[in-house]
Amino acid sequence: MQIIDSSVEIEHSSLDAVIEALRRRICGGALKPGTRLQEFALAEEFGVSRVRIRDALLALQQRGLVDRQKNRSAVVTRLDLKGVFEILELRENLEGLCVRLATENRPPESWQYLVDLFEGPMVRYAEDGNFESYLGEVERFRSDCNAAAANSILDEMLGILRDRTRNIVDRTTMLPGRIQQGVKELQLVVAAMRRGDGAEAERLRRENIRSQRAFVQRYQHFLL
Amino acid sequence: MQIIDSSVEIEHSSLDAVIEALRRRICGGALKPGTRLQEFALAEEFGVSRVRIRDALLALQQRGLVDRQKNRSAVVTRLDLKGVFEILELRENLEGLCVRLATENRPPESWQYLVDLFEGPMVRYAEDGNFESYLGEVERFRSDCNAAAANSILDEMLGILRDRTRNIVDRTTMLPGRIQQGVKELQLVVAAMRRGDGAEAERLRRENIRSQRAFVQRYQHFLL
DNA sequence: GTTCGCAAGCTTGTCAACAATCTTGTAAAT
DNA sequence: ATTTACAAGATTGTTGACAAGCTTGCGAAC
Repeated sequence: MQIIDSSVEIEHSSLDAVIEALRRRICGGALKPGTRLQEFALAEEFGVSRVRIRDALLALQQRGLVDRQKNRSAVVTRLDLKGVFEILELRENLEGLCVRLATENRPPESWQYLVDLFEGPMVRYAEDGNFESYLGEVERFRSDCNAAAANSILDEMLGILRDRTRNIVDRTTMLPGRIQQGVKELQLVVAAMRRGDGAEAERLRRENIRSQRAFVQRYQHFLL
Repeated sequence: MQIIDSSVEIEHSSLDAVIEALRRRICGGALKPGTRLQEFALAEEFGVSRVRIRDALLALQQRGLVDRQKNRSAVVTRLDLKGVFEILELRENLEGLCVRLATENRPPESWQYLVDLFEGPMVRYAEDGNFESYLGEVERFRSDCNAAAANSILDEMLGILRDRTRNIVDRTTMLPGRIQQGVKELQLVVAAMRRGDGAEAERLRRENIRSQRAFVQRYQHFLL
């Protein structure tokens, strides 16, 4: 499945555009872990010089999305279970922090739309198995929380962490029972936000991530 | 003050070495915020080609240590108070997580050396105003905790966060009363670790970071 | 005295060719 | 049949030169 729109790939300021295009392909699953990324081929495809591709690969390496060794093609990073768990352990903390800050920074009424979303449309998405819409709305929820939390470094860090595990974590949605449980857990989170109870929202969001981790552990052979 | 040893700067595998050398200069305070980093000058100084320097600057940009704009020299990132607070907010969470994981992963007896360190030598360093030794030992404390926590991503993230504020945070040590209070707070943290009480160690470590933040706020005009 | 415009020089951005290294395929030896 | 050695091809690493874009300083106009 491809959550991220990859129709528009290249624009004007080319380095950032190349980085973004490759990032989307990797996170969206179009490029699977272990895939070799050859500079010349990518340069031709994107219509840019090899230097751009090299710079982009260096940037992606810094973000942990590709591995590079001297004189060898860059490859899409392959995560093992321990790596995924390490990242989820951090995400548990930081996503929790994020919803708490968001709750504290905005009046409770401003979260009503999330309550409506998770009580109405999201339930239907879960019933119908409409994974794409579900994931899209979850993404909006996260993005709105990040904005409300008003901590740009936190935003950046969460972005890096989610990118690294996007492949795997998005696919947990399709596991039996996961989407229903996810909706239920997030309903509790947004309810706490709507009450203005930041501490409780944090606790519930952390529980939500732990629940995700349990699914990853249980279905690791399918996911990795 | 220069905490980090910068005597050995360049070795064989040059890109990483250049990145590391520049990182040390920036974090150690040798290059102050706002300083222009000109590619050709750095290339000559390090005896490498300009491409290396460009790659290194790109990597440092990804880590948030330098800002770059098209056709303009890279400059060492200048942090404002809000930026420092955002980073300290994350560090509060992650350093707390780090000591909790460390405590949970090792038998309590293994932390005895830290109790001894903070009850003995560190008290003397505080009394004598021996900032370098104090900061060096704190660094060892953090490094040992990271190793015991056994989460490489956490280690990496904390590294990035600390790098960005190293200049400023290290200098808080010299503020009146800060070093004594720091020793006192960390004594409580390591005592909790020695008791095997991870949750309490986490709480105390977070309190320690919050205390640091209070000093930054109070002396912001001196520090920024 | 101040401001604006212009030109020279400096700095970064880009490219193409070449060198160093790895990979793959073939063939010979065991 | 398997393994090893070697050569040809493919891929990444490096360099130097050139183009594009800022910066600075000078001088003229007001």
